[in-house]
Amino acid sequence: MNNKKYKNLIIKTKIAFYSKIKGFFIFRPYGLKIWENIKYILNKMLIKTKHKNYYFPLLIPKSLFNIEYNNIKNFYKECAIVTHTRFLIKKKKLVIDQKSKLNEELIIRPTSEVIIWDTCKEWIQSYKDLPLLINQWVNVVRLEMKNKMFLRNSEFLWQEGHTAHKNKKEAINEIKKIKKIYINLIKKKLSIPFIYGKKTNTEKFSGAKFTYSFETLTNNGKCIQLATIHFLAKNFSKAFKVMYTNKENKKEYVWNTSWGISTRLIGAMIMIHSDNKGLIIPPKISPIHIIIIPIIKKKYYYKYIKKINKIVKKLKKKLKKNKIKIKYDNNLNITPGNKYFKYEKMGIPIRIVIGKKEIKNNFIEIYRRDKDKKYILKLNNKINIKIINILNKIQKNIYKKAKKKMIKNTFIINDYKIFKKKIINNGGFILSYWDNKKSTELKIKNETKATIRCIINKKKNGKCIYTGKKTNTKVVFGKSY
RNA sequence: CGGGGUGUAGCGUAGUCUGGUUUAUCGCGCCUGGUUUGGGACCAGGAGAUCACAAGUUCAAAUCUUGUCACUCCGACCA
Repeated sequence: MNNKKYKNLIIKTKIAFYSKIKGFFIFRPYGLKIWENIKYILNKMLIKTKHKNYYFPLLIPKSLFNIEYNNIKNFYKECAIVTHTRFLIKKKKLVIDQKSKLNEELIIRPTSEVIIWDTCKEWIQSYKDLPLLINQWVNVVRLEMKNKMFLRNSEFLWQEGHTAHKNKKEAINEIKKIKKIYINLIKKKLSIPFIYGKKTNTEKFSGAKFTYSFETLTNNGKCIQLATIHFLAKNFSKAFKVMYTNKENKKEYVWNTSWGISTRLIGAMIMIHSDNKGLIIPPKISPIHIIIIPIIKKKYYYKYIKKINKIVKKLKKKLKKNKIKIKYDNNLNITPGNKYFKYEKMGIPIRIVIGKKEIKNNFIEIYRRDKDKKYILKLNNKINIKIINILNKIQKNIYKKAKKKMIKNTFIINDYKIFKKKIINNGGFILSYWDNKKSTELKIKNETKATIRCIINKKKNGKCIYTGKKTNTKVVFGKSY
């Protein structure tokens, strides 16, 4: 899908809209509901693992960023900075009151590590206060040059988890836990296939000791980072003096992790699943699961409308228990065909059509968006089970289709000439070996624009794609979105 | 911030090169009334544009010149 198509689809299906400010977008109900569904699902999982939701302030004093240079290194070129508090009105126009200049500038959070650990150090005294499992659902601002709806917004909504642990082992366990949760969310709920691995030193979050990431591929062979998990080690606890007293009555620094997913997932979901007809939304996160469309000729209107309404009412009642959302579009001023196109574009997983034919034969016509095919279902007591089954099948099929595409665009290459050709012409994921040298990584980036998306394993031996040196580091290359 | 491109109704556009029958074209959408409804319905009527903004050239500017702004594509930055 090209950029124009992607953008048009988002605007036409009322997922989002432009705002007056470049890079800032408006979520419309349909788009926001998708985010809220993702949020609901993930939040539920995080409650089970005893993470607690917090809310830390939007504005962070500049000085806090100065404490941990490594943290701001990633963001200092893209900050929104608050410098004044007051306007004057001159000739009915607002003019900044220079007298209201703040002693210290405030930064709209690009991420919240510093304010969280600067605050939480006061809550951590004993080993009994650990682990501290913080999460927050907020917006962050990173003013970037180039924007793309959902994939690169200047303001985006996200979830940021920040945890403090007694020791390394506990922190590593936390990372494993979060990895499992993210896999569940991305694979099972969003139906997006991915590659998981460790970032190289050049690509990692600079405040972290290690960064792990989930990477996926779009139709046009470009990579999208879906989620990241950072092992911060003691970087932040040392900077902010977050310490606890252990059982032996000795002071120790805590071990930290941080991790997040953002509204970018929506962009990835759109990019990966959409087809010529429009969006395809996985049932687990779809705001509407079933759209019901009645078809009635005017002369038979009174004969059938009541029967159709009755069937709809029954279906709604039966499926309510399973949290299946049904929309009944009985606007008779719009022709059925028009509605088909509209809801197909919106990516609603199932469409049910009920008319004279269906009433007479006691069945319904059911359409699967993922397969673009119509089926007939008998109207009986088992209909709700059948529909739920179909929704589950759709969920799995969307993943299967996406995974097939990803595999088709994943190549194992050992020859740099072929590598170069492939990355420039096709893009995609390219599995190769790398000699662990920054200089090699940068040379490849300069020559092909491809970066190492992540390191996938360090077991088998091979030869570096660029230098030919022996190495055991197998990596995935790709071009970033 | 560097190099291209574009700005005409809610959206998409014609007209710009070569200034003048333009009361600014067409399609979609919107409003009113009616007829329709098994894959984007039809008929009739209607509303909606200081042609991005500003200045200049000219008898005359959507059209030419200059400036400003916005958007967009390609680079550098990036979840």
